[in-house]
Amino acid sequence: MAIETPLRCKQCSLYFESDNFCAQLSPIELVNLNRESRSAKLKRGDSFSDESLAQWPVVAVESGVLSLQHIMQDGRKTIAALFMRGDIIDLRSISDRKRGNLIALGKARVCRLSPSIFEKVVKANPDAHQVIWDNLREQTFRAIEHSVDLAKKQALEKLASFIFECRHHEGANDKSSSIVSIPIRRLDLAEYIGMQPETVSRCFRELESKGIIELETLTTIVIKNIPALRRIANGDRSVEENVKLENPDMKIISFA
Amino acid sequence: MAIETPLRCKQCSLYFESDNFCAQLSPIELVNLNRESRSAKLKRGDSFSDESLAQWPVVAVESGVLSLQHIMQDGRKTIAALFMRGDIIDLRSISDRKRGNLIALGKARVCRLSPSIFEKVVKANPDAHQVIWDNLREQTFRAIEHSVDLAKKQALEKLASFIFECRHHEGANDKSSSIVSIPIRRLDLAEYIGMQPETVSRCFRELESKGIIELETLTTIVIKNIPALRRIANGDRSVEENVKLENPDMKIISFA
DNA sequence: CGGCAAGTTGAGCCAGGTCAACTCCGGTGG
DNA sequence: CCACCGGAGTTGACCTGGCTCAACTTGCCG
Repeated sequence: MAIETPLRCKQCSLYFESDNFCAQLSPIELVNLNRESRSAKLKRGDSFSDESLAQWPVVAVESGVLSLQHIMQDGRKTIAALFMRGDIIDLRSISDRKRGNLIALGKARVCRLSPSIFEKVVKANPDAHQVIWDNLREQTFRAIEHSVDLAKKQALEKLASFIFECRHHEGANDKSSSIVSIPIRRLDLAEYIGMQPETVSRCFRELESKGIIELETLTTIVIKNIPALRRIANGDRSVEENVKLENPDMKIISFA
Repeated sequence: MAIETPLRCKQCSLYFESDNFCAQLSPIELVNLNRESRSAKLKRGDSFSDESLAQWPVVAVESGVLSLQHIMQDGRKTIAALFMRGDIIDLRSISDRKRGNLIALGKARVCRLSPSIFEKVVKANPDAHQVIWDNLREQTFRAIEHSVDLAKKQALEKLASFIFECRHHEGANDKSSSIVSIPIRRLDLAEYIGMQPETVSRCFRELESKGIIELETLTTIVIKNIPALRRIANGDRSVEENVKLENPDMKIISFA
């Protein structure tokens, strides 16, 4: 009798989307990996205990958003990284101090993988190897890209950058879509891009008042002027001046 | 006749330090990898052309400091990441926009590896695989850690953090050493931690005036009070208040 | 030993943080 | 179904840390 793909995997989106890790695996590999793994449903605020991470330091994100949070002595909190569907979070041999806390920012589904079986599968299966290798490099450059945003950009630019980050994540397939959903709360967003929630709110308003975006709901925005938003995100300060120059048309007329 | 390790590799520190990639390889693997690779000496400001990176997207750092720089439309420059001895920079399949420019911050030696041979060796040699996997994860978490510094810390805290980052890099062996050398210019340091060079200078002075560090030369500092510096780096604001409380001793006596 | 880039110092200003008051929304129980 | 409640988000007023600009000093390299 042929070996059957485990039911749990058959229902998991990581198995269906061909560019994800589990989709590369054979039924026998899935059975082995599945036997030693634990999937879990998380709700907002759920975090992984140190013991859990010691035993299952490899976490595959099936849906939802996870975050890596650092808390400073005086209570300032930072969201250092976001993880979404398809990310494989490998926390092996990362010292506790550097690691931070892995916390769900909303309802999420994850699969905690046994490191030894995971390792075995990766070594044996070149396609799977390729996928997680690409994913890890993607995570690295996402973090580096994020550092760029944080280092020198100002508030409006950071927010614009973040909107594109969201857009890239969800609608990688539909490049022309101008509807973007923000998958996290304002509070978390602020902590991720290193600003105050008040400032985030003000910046959304400013983009809206300039006619560049429209706030459909708290979690859904429509980009009305993609190139302008792109220029802001890239730190082209002339955008803001252009708007200033375009608006006073009436005044110029009044001089005539 | 036994296969000889290539002379170039015999002279390379990556081959001698047992925790580095090349040290895991057999002579035959080294010969193969070496044949298709190009080593290079760099001086400050040297950068890799896009064509060079297309052909050799994998760069091993033998000595010196490389940086990944992003330049915004209006000229603001950010150093998004630093790479030092032992780092393997893998830029394969990273889009140009995200990648930034790879630029040396001082004299440096690198080895540009053929991606195909590199891939082959990695797949065949589990020890080598382990080393570069660990290195890539290390890079990821270094970038995440750096994001934490940039997001919410203030100037003094970022500088303190950076000093520990330097200390960690060089003297990983000697934990009690209080002498730290800063391997990059003030200007580059400022761009890395997202501040102005003027502010960097002022923060160095402030740490010095508090007796926490001493500036030996521009590139060498001595930490006089490691715990205090650590607390500042971790964002414990009570440190600064403590100093304020300790200093006015004389005033208290004058009240007696 | 001159020339230039890097680093430092000072003065003034502004983007964004802080604090407080308010509104909005989703969940809960009567 | 509605009243209530608490947390999230928003708005306004104020304030300050760090950016900016300019002048100066230092250190490096020919």
